[in-house]
Amino acid sequence: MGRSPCCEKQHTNKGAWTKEEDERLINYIKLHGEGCWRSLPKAAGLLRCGKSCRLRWINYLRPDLKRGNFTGEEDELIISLHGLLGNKWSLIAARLPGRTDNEIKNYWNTHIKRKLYGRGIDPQTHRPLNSAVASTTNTSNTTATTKNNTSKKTSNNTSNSSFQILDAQNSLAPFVNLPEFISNSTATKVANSDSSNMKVITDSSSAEDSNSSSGMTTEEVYPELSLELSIGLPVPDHQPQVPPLNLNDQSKHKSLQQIKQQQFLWPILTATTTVATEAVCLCCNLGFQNSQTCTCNPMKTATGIADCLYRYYRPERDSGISSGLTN
DNA sequence: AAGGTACGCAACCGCACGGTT
DNA sequence: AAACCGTGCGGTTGCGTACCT
Repeated sequence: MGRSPCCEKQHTNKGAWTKEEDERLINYIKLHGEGCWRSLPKAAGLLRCGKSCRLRWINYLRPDLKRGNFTGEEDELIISLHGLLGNKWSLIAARLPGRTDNEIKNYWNTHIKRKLYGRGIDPQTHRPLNSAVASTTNTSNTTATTKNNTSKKTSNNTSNSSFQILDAQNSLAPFVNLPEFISNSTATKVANSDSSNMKVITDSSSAEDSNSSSGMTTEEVYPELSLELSIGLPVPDHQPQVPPLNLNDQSKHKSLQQIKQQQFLWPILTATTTVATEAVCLCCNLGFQNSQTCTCNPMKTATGIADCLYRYYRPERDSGISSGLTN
């Protein structure tokens, strides 16, 4: 048995919103607040479905939205967060005040993808387009897209983008593997003892699969590897406190999974968004400082995160955590 | 000037998830 | 346990417009 439709479609308007509809929606939410989207249209006198009202409010009418072009800083932040999170637009948007997931998603598809291609970086994998590693480990997920086929009618199949350990010199991606509850697919870390040759095998075409016929697991094939999926970040004395896991805080319909994600991601996201007064290179802290992987040179880029993921922390700001993650 | 094409963005759709009945 | 509800998310589409020939 399927779900009942969210509204009676034959009685609802579709398409662009009129000024009058906008005003009705704004006035209603001003008076009654957000929520109960299903009943809102009727109560507000709108011939729209609740989802449409919610989307219009969140993406366009909300007063706290930032208008105008994305700044270069925002660009770099989006790129680095995408490297961490993949197409988790809502999580990315949570780190960019005033920006919506839809806006960021559109901006990614129309601007940043092109920008990364211009840098010779595959926007899906954050790897160099002509990377030999990419060609040997994962070609299925790398869609060579040109300006002519960037966004429209292109199924980019990115929801399964994996988190990878990459060569820091050639990538914007971080040195972390996120657990499976964040990515829909597993990222099997394949790093040998010489971290300069760190590789990662991703997706279903990974070593796990290629070895499955022989009945061997990746651990058996690469016994020297640690398959621990998460890497604990170095903890400075003034480590910002992870916002408490408040299981009662589901008033905004935040799922337990989302809260768990936020808990896990907190140090990582903090690392990518705080302005540096102190920089700790993750490579160094992970013991890679003597390898080519570590290109440690804090502040070498505008954001300090383009060449290597540094853990930036600003005590005066981060000691009293207040973030979109905690809303 | 006109027609075709590409682009950008707002909006829609289907699905997943957690909660409730 | 199953059905249903409410909401949020990511992918996709449609349309207005800028650009090109």
